[in-house]
Amino acid sequence: MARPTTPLLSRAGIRISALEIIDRDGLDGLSMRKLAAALGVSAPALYFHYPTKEHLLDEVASEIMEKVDVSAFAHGWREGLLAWARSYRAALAEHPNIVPFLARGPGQRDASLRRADAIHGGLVAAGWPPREATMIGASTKYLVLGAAMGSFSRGFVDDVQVYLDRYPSLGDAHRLREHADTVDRDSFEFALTMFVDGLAARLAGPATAPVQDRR
Amino acid sequence: MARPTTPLLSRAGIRISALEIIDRDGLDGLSMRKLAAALGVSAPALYFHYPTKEHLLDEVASEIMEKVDVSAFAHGWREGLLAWARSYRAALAEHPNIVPFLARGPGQRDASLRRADAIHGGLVAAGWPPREATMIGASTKYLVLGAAMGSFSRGFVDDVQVYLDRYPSLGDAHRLREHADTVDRDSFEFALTMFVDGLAARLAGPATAPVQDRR
DNA sequence: CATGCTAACTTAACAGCGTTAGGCAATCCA
DNA sequence: TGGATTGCCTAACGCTGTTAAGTTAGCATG
Repeated sequence: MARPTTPLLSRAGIRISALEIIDRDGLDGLSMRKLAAALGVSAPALYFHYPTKEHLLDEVASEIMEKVDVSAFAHGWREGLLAWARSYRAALAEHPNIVPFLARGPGQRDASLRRADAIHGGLVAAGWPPREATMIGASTKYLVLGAAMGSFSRGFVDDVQVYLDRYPSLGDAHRLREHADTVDRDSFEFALTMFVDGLAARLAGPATAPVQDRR
Repeated sequence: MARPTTPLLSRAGIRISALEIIDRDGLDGLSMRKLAAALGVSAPALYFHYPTKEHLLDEVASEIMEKVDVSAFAHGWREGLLAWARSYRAALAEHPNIVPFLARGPGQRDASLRRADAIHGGLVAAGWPPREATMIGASTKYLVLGAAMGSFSRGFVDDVQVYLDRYPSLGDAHRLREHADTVDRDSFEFALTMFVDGLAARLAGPATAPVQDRR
């Protein structure tokens, strides 16, 4: 039983199984041996299909990022930015455990660059100076990733704790996680709205107004 | 040579050495064996001073977080928020490699809670409804963490790439990292300004105006 | 139809990881 | 002075990602 009649593995199947384990057991819960076992195969067999674990995770992450929508800039920068940010966050919220990996940087350069270009182009076409378009893109990414980290993490409970301290009526301990999720989701939407409002005011005002200086 | 006349290790010394390794070799570059070697000691010796690697990292992270300034709310919510966000980001930018660990959540519950409380209290005292104060705190954290992830990561170069594509005059390849840092720093300041501007407009306007609904 | 090449798996093994067990000498306290 | 505790040591466990070497199924070519 050296080589099976029909291949036991496929790249797609490996990716699916890997993502299942990540969703269930966390990013640290994924090991090549565990993944292989889930596929009914020995660990080194995986290396025939993916050169390293990193490459595998890159492709898993890329698949998730494919759900991000950067097409709405056709209906205006505001719509485009909101749709991008929300679909981005939604994609990460579906698989929060992979966020720490995803936050390390763009996996597939091509797809990532294409998205960044669509965003940048959409903003510039709407009248934003290129330099500010870059900063808007980066800022939005910060918000999405920061919020995704929050929703994934064991932490950020401190905020919720403060919240509960001040509203003891909500203090059902067993609903703390639920409240954390709500706070996270609402806070993201709040931050996004405040940010976009600030942008709109800036675009409406004098184009020369500089961002307040640091320090 | 079983027990030394003078102790070779101290908790503070271990933390310092650990942070040096993290700064130099990254978070994954820190192993208990390497840390022990740097201290001229065998790995298990560390476990006499710290019960686990996680506990050690918690204290290292807490030390970094102590530099965060939440005192400026005495001069107004805007000043307090800006000082908090900037000192927070500065603290993380000084040790970017520890950010992925820090993003997992608050290490020392006490100090973390105290900070969260100062922020929340400062905002409420300035007239923000408690629920919005919570969201402002969370939002700001998202921005800081997102920006810190960017400055730490190998990635986010996609944005810079787009930037460079549109400004070929800046295309000195060897200065790409430098530009990434600049974009990161400027984008953070930009996002913070836009966010605070949006907040100011909201506080000035009708207090009942809801955040635009999701979807 | 036989021969050889490549594909797709196997088991065994390596170096490194966090951590635990057990041993031993120096110091502290009764 | 004697026993407990402290602070180190070496050895080892089970885990990790990955490589090496062996085995056989399928395919392409003479």
